[in-house]
Amino acid sequence: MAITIRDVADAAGVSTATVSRALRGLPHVDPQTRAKVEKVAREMDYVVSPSASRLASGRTGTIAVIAPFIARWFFATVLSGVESVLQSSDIDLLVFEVGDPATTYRVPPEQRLRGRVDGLLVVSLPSDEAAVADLLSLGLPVSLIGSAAPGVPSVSIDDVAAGRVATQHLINTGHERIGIITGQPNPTGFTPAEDRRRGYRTALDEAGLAFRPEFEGHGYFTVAGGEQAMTGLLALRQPPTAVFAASDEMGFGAIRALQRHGLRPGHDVAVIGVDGHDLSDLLDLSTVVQPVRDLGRMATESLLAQLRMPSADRGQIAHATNVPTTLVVRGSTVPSAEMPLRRGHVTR
Amino acid sequence: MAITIRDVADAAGVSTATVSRALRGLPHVDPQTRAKVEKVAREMDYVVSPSASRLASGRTGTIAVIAPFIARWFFATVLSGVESVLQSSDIDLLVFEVGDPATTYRVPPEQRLRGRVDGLLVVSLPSDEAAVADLLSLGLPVSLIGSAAPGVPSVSIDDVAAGRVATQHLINTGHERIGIITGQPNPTGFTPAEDRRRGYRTALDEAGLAFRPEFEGHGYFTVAGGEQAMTGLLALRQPPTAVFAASDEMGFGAIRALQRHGLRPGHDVAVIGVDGHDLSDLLDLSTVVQPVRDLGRMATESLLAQLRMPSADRGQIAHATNVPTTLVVRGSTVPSAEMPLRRGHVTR
DNA sequence: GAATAGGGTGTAAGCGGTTGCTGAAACGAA
DNA sequence: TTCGTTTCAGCAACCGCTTACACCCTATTC
Repeated sequence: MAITIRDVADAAGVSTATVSRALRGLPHVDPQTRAKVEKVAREMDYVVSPSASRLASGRTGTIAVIAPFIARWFFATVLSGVESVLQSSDIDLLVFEVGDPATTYRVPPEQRLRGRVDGLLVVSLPSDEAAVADLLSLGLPVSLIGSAAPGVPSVSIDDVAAGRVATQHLINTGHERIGIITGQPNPTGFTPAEDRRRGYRTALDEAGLAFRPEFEGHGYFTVAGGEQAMTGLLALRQPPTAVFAASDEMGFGAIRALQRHGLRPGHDVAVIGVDGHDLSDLLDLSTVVQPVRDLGRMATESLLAQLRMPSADRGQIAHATNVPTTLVVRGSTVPSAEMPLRRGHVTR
Repeated sequence: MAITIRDVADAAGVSTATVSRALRGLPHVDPQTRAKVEKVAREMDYVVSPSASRLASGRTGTIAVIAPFIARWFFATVLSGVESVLQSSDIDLLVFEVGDPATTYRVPPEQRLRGRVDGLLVVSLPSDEAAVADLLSLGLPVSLIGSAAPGVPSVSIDDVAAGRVATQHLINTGHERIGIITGQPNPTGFTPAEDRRRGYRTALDEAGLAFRPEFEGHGYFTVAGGEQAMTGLLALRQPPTAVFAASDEMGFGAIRALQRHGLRPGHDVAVIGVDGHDLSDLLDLSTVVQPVRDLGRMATESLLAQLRMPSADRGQIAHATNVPTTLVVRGSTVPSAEMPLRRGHVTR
């Protein structure tokens, strides 16, 4: 059926071994021979059989991305960053969606991974000893995105700092009753959530403001969750005047809740998020921007670097990279003094 | 190193052939033997080597999703639908991002696909003869998502109808000067864009309204593009009083443009989109909702069905499935009569 | 000019499964 | 009892490529 290396070898008048070497750019091949083989292979439209190559070499030329969700902005954007690096590397990308870190998350059964990939990119690994252990037990090179674990290379922002900066911004703009919308009630989710919360508390402490448990809502990192949490906060006898949402999507939900209560974000209640979601500009949400696409890119490059080095040396680069964030201030915390003038004029 | 089928065979006292059959649930294996083999395999923590299995059987147990973008809502959501079906089927998912249909899009080089996958899921195939031909030339089962092509199974909405419904809604709410924000200037993009535009024109025709070229803007299916297009429309001497955006994201951009001009969506200019984006509710954007996740799910199921049937029969199911859409009316076309009362009260 | 060092190529043994074919039992039916 | 039929299992030939090793031949080196 399909052309095999044998066909190419015969047509070029060399052995299959030489074809293999020539086509993969290995040394010890006469330039003329190589040229000849390449020409013949091209003419015959030969493509190496991946299965055969993998079986013989033991390398799969594939990496997997493991993420709780695919459809949410953060994860989709990370994925896109990963893909952008892989485009130029003839490595295949396998995708596994594993569900909520706090509930359904589990490292996909070994069986789905073993022998199938050369390396793993894990997005938002749950802050759970067992998960880390599971992962490392596969003995594959790993690179973490958006979270960190001791002894594993990772790329993420400093989430404590992000929480601190966001909260500090609220403090700086005159707020004292500052709420927080975080993920799960108990700290069994994933690290960024806990760290951002810690940053929030640190900022409060530094400003001499007390942490008030009733000012903490749980938005489960969704828009709907954020809306509910904000609604809960607004039901307090004395609601907070500002809220730090641990993600932009929860911030969006908070804004929605304010709208439904006839309150104006920024004017009546300040809201700030974390992420730099595509639509945060649209919704005029202040936020601590993290370079999500770059997170994916950098982690992928780190993983590819690991794959290139002899496995013995891999322990060396268990490096946790922190990328910087940017505070972007918008109307949800500092409303423009006036409505802009009506520049357009439309009659019906 | 790893456990092989030979190890299992020896431990169970049978041949490798029997192990292979037993573990894959093939017939002609004594139940007792099968049980024994399964037990031994489990105890030894045996996992079939995918490469070896693929080489020997010729099946890869992998399908690929080919999409212009990964990070955008529509595509990410489709992908998630695909994954949800695959979870229960031990088939691997490969992802290829190919860029804008109108510009960079190309079916990934055969070489990246040949021998690597058993089937293809193509999202938003460009409306370009060559692309279709390229695809089919691989001779693999294919299922299209969000677009259709003759002779290829596909799952999508009726885009003409979607455009018609959206535009009709604007007409029904009293508008006569109705603009459109579509993708590319020339119709070399992908089919849904052209079809939605056709639906728009049909609705205008049916209502006896003239199509005005100056009422057409190009938003390239992005928020920023939509904003720019709307800005352009607002700069007309007599701007439209309503706009049909061919996607929610462009609709968001339109809303943004209105806000920047101090105009209120729904009150001053009506906007309606297509998609049912997660955040359209938040932004109070009327839209024609398509069940995006289901699109992915259904196409995947169709592809799996093709994979299960003998290749000879595959021609039979070149069926173009149309899934229904829902018009969801929100404030961007029919504003609530009054601002809701301020139900909450917040003091600073 | 012999010894040594490589470069260039071929041979062939895997890599770890799958599967067509053969054969031995077991089971009925005649 | 004998002769099909089935059932169950094993043999062994691949699947298509990679790579250790052997070999030959041309340069160097002394």
